[in-house]
Amino acid sequence: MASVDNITIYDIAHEAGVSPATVSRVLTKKARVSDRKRIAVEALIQKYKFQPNVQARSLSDMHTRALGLMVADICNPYYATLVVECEKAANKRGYTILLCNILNNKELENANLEKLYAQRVDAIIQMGCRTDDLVSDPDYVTRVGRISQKIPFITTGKLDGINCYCLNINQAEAMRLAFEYLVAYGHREIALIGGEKRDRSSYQRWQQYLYLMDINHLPFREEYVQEGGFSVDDGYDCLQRLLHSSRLLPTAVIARNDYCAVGALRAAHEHGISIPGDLSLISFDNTFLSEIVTPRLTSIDYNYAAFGSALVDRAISLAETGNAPKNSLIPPLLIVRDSCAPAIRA
Amino acid sequence: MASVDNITIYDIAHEAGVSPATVSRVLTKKARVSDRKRIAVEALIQKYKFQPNVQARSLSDMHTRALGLMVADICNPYYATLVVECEKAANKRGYTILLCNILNNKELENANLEKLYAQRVDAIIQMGCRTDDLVSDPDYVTRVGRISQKIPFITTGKLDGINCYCLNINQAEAMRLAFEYLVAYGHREIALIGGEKRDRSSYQRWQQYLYLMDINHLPFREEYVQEGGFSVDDGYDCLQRLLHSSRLLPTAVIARNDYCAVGALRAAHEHGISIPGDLSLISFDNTFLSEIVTPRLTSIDYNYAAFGSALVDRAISLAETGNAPKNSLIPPLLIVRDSCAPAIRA
DNA sequence: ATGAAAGCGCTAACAC
DNA sequence: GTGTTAGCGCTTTCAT
Repeated sequence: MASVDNITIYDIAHEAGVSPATVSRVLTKKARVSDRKRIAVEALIQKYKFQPNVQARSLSDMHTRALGLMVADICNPYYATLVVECEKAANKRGYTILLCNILNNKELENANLEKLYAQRVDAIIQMGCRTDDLVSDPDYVTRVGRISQKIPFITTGKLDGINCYCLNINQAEAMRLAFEYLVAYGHREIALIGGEKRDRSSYQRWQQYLYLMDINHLPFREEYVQEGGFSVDDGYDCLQRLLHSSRLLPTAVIARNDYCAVGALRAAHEHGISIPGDLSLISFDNTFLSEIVTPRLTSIDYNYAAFGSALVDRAISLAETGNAPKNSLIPPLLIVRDSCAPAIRA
Repeated sequence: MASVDNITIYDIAHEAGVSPATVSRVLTKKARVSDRKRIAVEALIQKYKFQPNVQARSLSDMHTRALGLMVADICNPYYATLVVECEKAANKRGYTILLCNILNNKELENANLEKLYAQRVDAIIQMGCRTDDLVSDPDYVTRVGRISQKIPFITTGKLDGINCYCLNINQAEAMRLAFEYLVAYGHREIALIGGEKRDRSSYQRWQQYLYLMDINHLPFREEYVQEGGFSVDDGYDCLQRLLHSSRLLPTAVIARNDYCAVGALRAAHEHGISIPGDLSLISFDNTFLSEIVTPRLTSIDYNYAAFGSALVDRAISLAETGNAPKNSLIPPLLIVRDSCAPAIRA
């Protein structure tokens, strides 16, 4: 019952009447062992609930079976959800997660990178911060470049000119889903709020927005694009500016993320604008926020479980076999709730 | 510039003309080394940006400088905030965090416990799940009991009858802050929604609620206490039941947490009840949710930074020196926002 | 103060 | 198939 500790493969080997190497072989399953010995050893492993010392194993075979996760901020439900899915996927394959929050601090980002490297993780996965930049910070590229020669580096963003693996959300498709949904509802005055063009995904969505406006023959209006960050307050400010700056109000708004949408909700509320009655609102990320506000938000989802396990699977197969597809795209998904309605034609 | 890898203390020792033991001594600072040699070694460490192999070090000195964090669900902002603070505190002391989500799954909870033990973390900190039970699950007590004989176990809850360290929020004081704030506003009909009595902190708050009702000479009404979980939907359901079951509506509601309060907000909205105009609402945890809903929620905060670093400091001093205070209480704090108003006396 | 040497517990050649 | 042995890179007695 009580797992005796400080037991080693030598103890097991001794009691089973075999050599330590044989015990190691049944542990790693990397070589064939006769049934008789294997069964004897397995029985003792059971009996003592023996768990091989991971540090010793790592020291010997140069693999830690640990994955470093660098994440912008786990307090953001988007990252939290993704991290949980990564953890599940890693568990399933016997890997451990080392979590580091970057907290929007470049010093910390550098330090975390070095730390994970010093911990000899088998691969590093980064989501957010400097991997989200439209044009990569050369200093960070250098740092990651050096490390990625030693261990695989996977990101949900990208880093120009180095050997890293990118698993991106298909932002153009995400925007298309949102946009066409609104168009199908008859909207023609469609605004875009939040985000920054120096952020790659914001930029890509903005490009796609321009393109879609164009092919749908909708008139582009400068003031319909309100840049401004990623927070609730940013969303609020953006909608405020939009409402004050335009004579022809939009009938629909595409928010950068659920945070921004929540801020927009508040601004609309203060202006006595009903959503979706007077204004349709759609957002990205489909975090739990979109479920809990009133009205519930129609939002773009990414299938977090598939996203997380794709990241981890890639990291692990890179660590173990050295190859994996260099880049690929996660397909987004439209989740319809209550924040959009048909446009009211004047 | 480029950190050469696979460099060991032997390389440093060789180049510095000293023995590996001396290099180890300057690394650990656990023994005196002559200034001359120390400086020479430090220079080489700088030069090569040498980082000692953590696995080798752990194997040798039996310390991993890693802390295992078991958390109910990182997607919950309460836990996310706490985890980030733990991480900061751990970083500051050179420790690494191994994160495990329990996800309300006893199998997973058991597995995570074993996993962290197998990883030889120097201490385990658990927040949530079975450490939150009013009466501890004997099976889990046994499991943790076995492990806590080997490594320190710290929790934000408790576990009956075993050698573990508890750092709890002062729930009675938290409830008192909320309650007296409402009383000072003239409220006499005060309801309590969400939570479950099998949850220890819910139970403690409920006890305190009864006590405070009593000493304030407020009449207790059965239907003013609506138990019902911890989610947004639970909060919604609780307020619904309350509104339907009582002829004399309360003028104030104390919600189990921000989630429940958000649900209550929705229920109130649907009933055309204005908050705080018709009904005051106060909640616990002071997560970012209380900032982003309308109206902003008055909520009880716990000083997460102090909470997180207290947990980690305790874990580390337990791991390093073997002693720390067995139990202590985190003082709560009232954060006033817009969801409460003076009672309207009929 | 410092060096030599013996582990820490495992894996991976290498022989047989 | 299986055992022997040499590391993996560090810390820590134990001498000196």
